[in-house]
This record gives sequence, C-alpha cells and structure tokens, in this order.
Amino acid sequence: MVHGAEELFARAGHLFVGTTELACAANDLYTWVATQPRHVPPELHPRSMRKLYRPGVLLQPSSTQHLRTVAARGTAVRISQDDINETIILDDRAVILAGAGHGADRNYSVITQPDTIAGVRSLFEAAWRASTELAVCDAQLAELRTLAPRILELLGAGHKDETAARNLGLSLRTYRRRVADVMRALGATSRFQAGVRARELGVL
Amino acid sequence: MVHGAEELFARAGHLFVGTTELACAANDLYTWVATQPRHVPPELHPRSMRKLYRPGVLLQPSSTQHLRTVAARGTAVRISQDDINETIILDDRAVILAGAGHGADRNYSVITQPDTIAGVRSLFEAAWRASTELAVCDAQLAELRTLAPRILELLGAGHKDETAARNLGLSLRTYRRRVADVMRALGATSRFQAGVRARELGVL
DNA sequence: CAACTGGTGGCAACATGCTGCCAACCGCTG
DNA sequence: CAGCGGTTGGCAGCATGTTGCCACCAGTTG
Repeated sequence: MVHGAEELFARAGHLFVGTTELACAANDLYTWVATQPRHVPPELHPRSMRKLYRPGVLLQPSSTQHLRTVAARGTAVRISQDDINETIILDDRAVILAGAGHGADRNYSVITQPDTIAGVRSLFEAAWRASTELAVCDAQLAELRTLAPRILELLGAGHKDETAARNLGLSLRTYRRRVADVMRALGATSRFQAGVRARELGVL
Repeated sequence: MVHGAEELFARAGHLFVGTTELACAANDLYTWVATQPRHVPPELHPRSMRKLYRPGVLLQPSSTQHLRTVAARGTAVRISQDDINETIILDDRAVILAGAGHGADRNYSVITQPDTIAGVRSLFEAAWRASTELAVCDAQLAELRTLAPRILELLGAGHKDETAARNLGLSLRTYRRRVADVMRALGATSRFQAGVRARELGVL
C-alpha cells in the first residue's frame, strides 16, 4: 500500500521494466497517465498492451482523440460498460489496484502474491471479453460527442431541462433523450452521480 | 495570461513579496493553496490577509478544521453565499483572476492595470461585506457536517432517496431536508450541479 | 405543570425528470 | 414513386424530487 503516484513509481517502478504484457483499467485519462517510468527504451516496452476504459471518456473530443492515437500506436483499447476499479496488471508478476482518494492524494495497493494476481487477472479477462473495441464505441458516440459538452455545461450551470433545451434549440423530448444518452455513457443512475462523473472526467 | 500554477508563481511570484494587504476568493481549498511563494520570511508576510470561501467547504470536517487554523493564525476568513470567480488581490498593485480549467491545467490572468484593479477591488469589497464570519457559518453547519459526507456518498453512488434514507435511518422527509441543506451549502440549483460541486470540493 | 422551542416524520400538492408510444419528417434505395 | 430506417417532437403516464403544512415528541425554561 503506497500513497500517491510518485511514491508508487518510486516503490514499484522497477516492476514495470521488462513487463511483456501490460493490461490496465481506468475510468479517466488521468489515472494511469504514465504506464511507463521515464527513460525506458522502446525495446523494453511491453510486447502487448491493453487498456480498458469507460464510455464516458468518449464524450470528450480531446480524450477520444488521445485514445485514438494510443490505439494507433498498437495498444488494444476497449470500452467497458461496467464499473471497474482502476487496475494495472503486469504479466503475472504484479497487479496494482488504485484505492480511495484522487489526484496526488490516492492510495495504491501493489500486490505480488500469485493467487491474488491470478484472481485479478481472471476478473480482468472477463471484463475485457465483455467489452467493446474502441472504434465501435467511437463511431456509436460520434454525434453525441458534439453535443455532450454543451449539455454538460448547461446541466452544470444548474439549468432546468426546459431552458437548456431552448438554449440548444432542441425540443424538451430530444434534449432529455440526449441527457439520457449522456448518462448512459457516464454509467450514472442519477443526475447527481452524472455530475460527479462528468467532473471526474474533466469535462466542465 | 499564464498557464498553470507553476508558471503563475514563476512569472508573478515577485508580486506577492512585500504585499501588505492580501485578499482572495476561492471555491475550494486547492486553488490558492500557497498564497506565498516558498521561502518568504514571516516579516515580509502581508499585514492583513482576508480569504473568502463558499459554504460548501464547511461540509467537510477536514476542510473546516483547516480553515479554523488559518483563521486562528490571524487571517480573516469569511463565507459568501454568492458565486465568486477565484481571485487574488495584492494591495492595489495587482489582481490575479483564475480562468477556465482545473488542477494543473488552468489559466490565470495577472492584471496590473490600475483601473481594472480598482474595479475588481470594489467588487471584492462588496462581496466581502455581504459575507459572513467563518465562526458563524461553522456553527450553523456543525450538525449538517457530520451527515453530509454520508449523504454525498449515497448520492454519488446513484441511490434513490428512498434507499438512501433507509440506509441512514432517516425518514424520506428528513433525508430530503438534509439533501436540500447540502445543496444550499453547495449553492447548487440542481442535483447535477450539486454533484459537480461536491466533486470539485473533493468530497467523494 | 404550562409554555416555548427545535427537530422529526407523515401527508399532500406541485415541479421536475424519465420513457413508451406514435405521428411526422427526413434521406436513402430499389 | 413506394418502401424503409432513423431521428424528431408532442403527448401521456409514471417516477422522482421539492416544499409547505401540520401534528408530534423531547428538551428547556419560566
């Protein structure tokens, strides 16, 4: 159990070097920003990299673009509808689980116990199988992505549906359809939760 | 216009040194964490410091405690019901206005033009006069503060009022009263907005 | 004890949000 | 043109959230 990303890399950075298969799950683009310590030569990068995200990241043009380039560099990127705790798996040597807190003030559990690793791996594999290729979701959410930032902004400003819909030139019905779409993408079951997640993703 | 807190201190840090009257407004405790560059001796600290916050920070025990110690060290701390853009005022020499973005990715406008400074100062003074002593709000929100974190957690988990109320052992009516209290403290007019603000404050 | 106070919970009325249904309207294709 | 699939917007009905009103209870005070 380590505290903060810096300490994580200081204490567990060596585990990353020489990993051949790396898999990670995250809810936003901030969490495992650097999945490589600085100054690791390309020949030591993992042979296979897989990243699992939530659909919410595809609501932001910039995040989407980033994932596209990551995918273009050979990393397999998929989108999961389920709520996954943030995780990194390094071969069968170690897993790292992110815990409570956010930003620089977050705890991480570094686990090297083989049985636990096997368990986490199997769970990850199940989630991976149940998830969708980036390109597919990307296409599905293409039009929504153009509208979502404005919708979230209006919601975040505390507008009623009525006024927000008029503001966007949509009917109340269609506006609410889009809000429902956004909430589905965020995996939220209430507007409060949607607000929290939108803020987590850095929209707003 | 500078980008990021680091650049701000690099470019405008010298303005802080020798300031006799410092006033700032912020929505959370992260924004103007360091209102002094490192290594400034106490005799050069401002003679008068005033800080203006939103009631939401008093929903967290830890933030509240922090503000109390700040106040105990001689800084005047007040709570404003209004939505204020984050601002620092350094005598009548400069004002710094925080702009869009959050965290390390935020823009700041450093203004030294006298007329603008005068205008911002007068607005700040108006807001300051309309605001309340920390101690008063602190006392008013004392009981709510014990409940708020649990309420926000349940809301953030996407629970319906029904189940959340049962979970807390409250009646639906009282639970909703508390939710309304929390939303008032956050200055939110919709639950979505409340979610965003709760996340901004670092609750959750 | 009586009066007062502050918090609670039930009820009701209303506001807001959610979603299925359907008719209307594209743009496309055969 | 006719048919098709997809999107829109209105409507209705229901679910959820918001608030005032009031009766009740517990603790306090005179």
